[in-house]
Amino acid sequence: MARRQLPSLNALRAFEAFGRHGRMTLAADELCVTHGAVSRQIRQLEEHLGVALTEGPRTRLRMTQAGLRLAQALSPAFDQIEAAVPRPEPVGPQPLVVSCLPTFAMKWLIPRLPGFQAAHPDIPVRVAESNGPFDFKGDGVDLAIRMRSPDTVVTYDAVVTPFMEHFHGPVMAPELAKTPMTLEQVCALPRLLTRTFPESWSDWARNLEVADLPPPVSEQEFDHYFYMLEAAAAGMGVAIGPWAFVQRDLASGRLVAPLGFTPGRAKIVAVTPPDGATDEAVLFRDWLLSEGASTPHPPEALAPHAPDASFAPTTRSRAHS
Amino acid sequence: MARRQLPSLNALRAFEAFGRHGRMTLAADELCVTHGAVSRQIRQLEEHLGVALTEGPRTRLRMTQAGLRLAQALSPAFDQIEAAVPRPEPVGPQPLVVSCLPTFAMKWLIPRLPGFQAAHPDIPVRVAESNGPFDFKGDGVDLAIRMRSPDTVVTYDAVVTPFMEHFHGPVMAPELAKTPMTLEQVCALPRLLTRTFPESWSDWARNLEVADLPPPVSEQEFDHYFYMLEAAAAGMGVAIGPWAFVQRDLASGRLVAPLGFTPGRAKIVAVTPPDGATDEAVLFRDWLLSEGASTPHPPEALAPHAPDASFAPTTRSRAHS
DNA sequence: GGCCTTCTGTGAGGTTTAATCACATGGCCC
DNA sequence: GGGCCATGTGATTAAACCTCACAGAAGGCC
Repeated sequence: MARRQLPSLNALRAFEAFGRHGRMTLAADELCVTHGAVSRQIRQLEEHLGVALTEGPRTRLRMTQAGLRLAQALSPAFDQIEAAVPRPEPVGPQPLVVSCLPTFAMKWLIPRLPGFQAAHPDIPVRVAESNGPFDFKGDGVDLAIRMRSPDTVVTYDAVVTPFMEHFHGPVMAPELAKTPMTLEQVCALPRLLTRTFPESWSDWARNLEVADLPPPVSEQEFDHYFYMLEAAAAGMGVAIGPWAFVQRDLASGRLVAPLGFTPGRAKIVAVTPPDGATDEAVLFRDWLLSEGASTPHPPEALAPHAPDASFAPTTRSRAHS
Repeated sequence: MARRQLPSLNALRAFEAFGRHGRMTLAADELCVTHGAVSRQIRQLEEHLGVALTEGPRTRLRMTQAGLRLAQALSPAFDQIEAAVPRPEPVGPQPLVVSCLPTFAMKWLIPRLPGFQAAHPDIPVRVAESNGPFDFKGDGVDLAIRMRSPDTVVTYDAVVTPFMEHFHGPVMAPELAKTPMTLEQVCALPRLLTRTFPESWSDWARNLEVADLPPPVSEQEFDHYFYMLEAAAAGMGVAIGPWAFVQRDLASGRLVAPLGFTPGRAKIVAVTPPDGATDEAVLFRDWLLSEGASTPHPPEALAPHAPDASFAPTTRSRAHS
């Protein structure tokens, strides 16, 4: 009597990685296999289920709605498995633990990490992906990277160091866009949100001349930035995409940004413990500052809008407890 | 850059099945493979992790604490995956959907299901395992099986049909038991609970002469009956085990019940919608009633309650060891 | 004690599954 | 239209996995 009748778990894992990355090549990279292997796995999975999970031309593949739904459900399940597996005690120096938003890790941090490791080969780094709160002591986090808008209510005591501005703007599938496109036309489309940063639309609207955005025709919320962006690529609506996250999709044409990008009021910040960071964490924070400064800006952002940017180095924020 | 570095997912699945069943043979059965395959997978997993997941002689294998922790974390993850996978539209008659506690399904319902299907070959049955609330309309549940104690507060409108008494009593690993064993000695051991039926201890105590149990030295709560029972088998404490669930473990000697079993105040009930059950659900309920009536009772329960009677797998207990 | 039952461990061998490599295909962009 | 980029695919190779059959170990039974 078979209680569980599941498709190949490896195929599901391959599809989940594809879902996060949006491209088979990147998923293959993550899984340390060739793109062909991922292609076969996903194909086999679709056949097994009898459901199309991907669609579109193969140079610009997108997930179907069924695929997006599946991938979104698989991600936390695999996260849970990963967290459950006991890891062998690490030998050698204790790694520097950096807590980070999953999408920021995938699209910004991990690609740059080799640079840090080249500069500091003696400091191993472990990236712990997490959306939620972190605990310096309990989880052993040495430094956390988060988005923080100026009006975020601070509920913890910590040293907060903004290290990068971010630029964001409405992004969507090319099919939905017009050229040129007005603000009204953008607002007439369904809006996509992330649970981790739901204020993105209002944050973005603050930089516009208009006072308030019209209410959206519809809204859909996602657990992760990357799934929101995949939904946008699939033509499900418009998302406010941080430029750093969508840069590659813009270059390849999977997404377009007809209104360009403006500086977000939120900053990307490094958070270290109130009672002093470790030496390694300080080095890492310094590296983040220099990487943040050298991350290129989107072309549009250089032009008209003048940010009232107060880009202070390090401020100390305290809170009543 | 490998983001996820996991052991073989198939090995994890095999171990999870072993965790639920407590025996490799049964896990192999569920996975439709031979016991040798499961044995290899688990061995390979232990080697990969460098952690012992099982211990004890091979005729009486138990999980280690690390194994129990892992299995408990894996089960919901695989449940989530299973729920996420889109199932092909069933062709033919719509199956009768029976919502059921996972352990009850594993240990009682599924082994008897072939009997129902032999009697009604035209009624396909799908068992949906769930601890929580169910929704006749939303989840398409036709009939639910639950435990219900007389003082359960009824928060829904439904037809409730008790179809089986249950007998329960403290069970533990043979190493913890004494022969004979007093109530005091049992109460001096750590107590194990299930989240789904935390009142089991007080429910059981109601049948005793004594008014109240002494407070436990320690308590540990589990999400599922089967993990609680595995913890009991591993010697972690004493659980109140429904006789139907532990029958096989008693026979094989993995567990012993030194105080025997008494009728539980809670009954096992079938729940059908308030506005009339389907014909198939009525047939199924009738079948449950007859199966419930013919399910044998534990030997001691037939006799007038004798609290210091000892129940061992066979008539004799271990006199000399 | 000696026999029997039950369950897991394992060697050898076969089958299925999945990966690689190299190349084909099809959009898109300039 | 040619170059570029990502995916699809055929053939081959490699690995993973399963089965079968038997061995070993523990405990019950008489």
